[in-house]
Amino acid sequence: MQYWLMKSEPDDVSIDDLAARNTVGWYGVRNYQARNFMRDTQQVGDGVLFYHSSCEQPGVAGFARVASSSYPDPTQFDPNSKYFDAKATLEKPRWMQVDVEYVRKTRLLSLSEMRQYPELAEMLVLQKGSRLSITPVSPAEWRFIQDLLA
DNA sequence: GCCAACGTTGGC
DNA sequence: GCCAACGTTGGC
Repeated sequence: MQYWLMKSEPDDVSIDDLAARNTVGWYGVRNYQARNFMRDTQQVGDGVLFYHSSCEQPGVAGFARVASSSYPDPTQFDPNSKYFDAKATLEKPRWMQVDVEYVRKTRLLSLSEMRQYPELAEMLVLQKGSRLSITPVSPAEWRFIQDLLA
């Protein structure tokens, strides 16, 4: 059982979209490190901080959980998708995704607020130059944020 | 829109 | 295998 922070652009899938749909496939990851986390490390039941990125108010918007093991991201096979990958085949898919299930919407814990807590200073998402869309969260960080957003 | 930081590509 | 060029991310 581990904890994660997963970035989503709310224009694409917001916490409200997740709440409405209950479960979404985490399509569109095109970074090997993030893919490997989904493929090799994430397990059903893992806790997820649902993070809004590339938007007016970046920050944690709610809680979710990993709801499936990994399987091929269908957008890699779709020539009409912006995530299409000509080098991916059905036999040898390149990109994987997991399903993510809604747990709870919270107030927005903004990036700027997160930076104010020494308890969160080591979070990977706060490190300079960090762009990875899926990052592990320590149990202590998870507990701290859960208490903050209780 | 800017741009720092980082990842990927491809020529050699 | 190196590394310059290029593309992407994502906060501001």
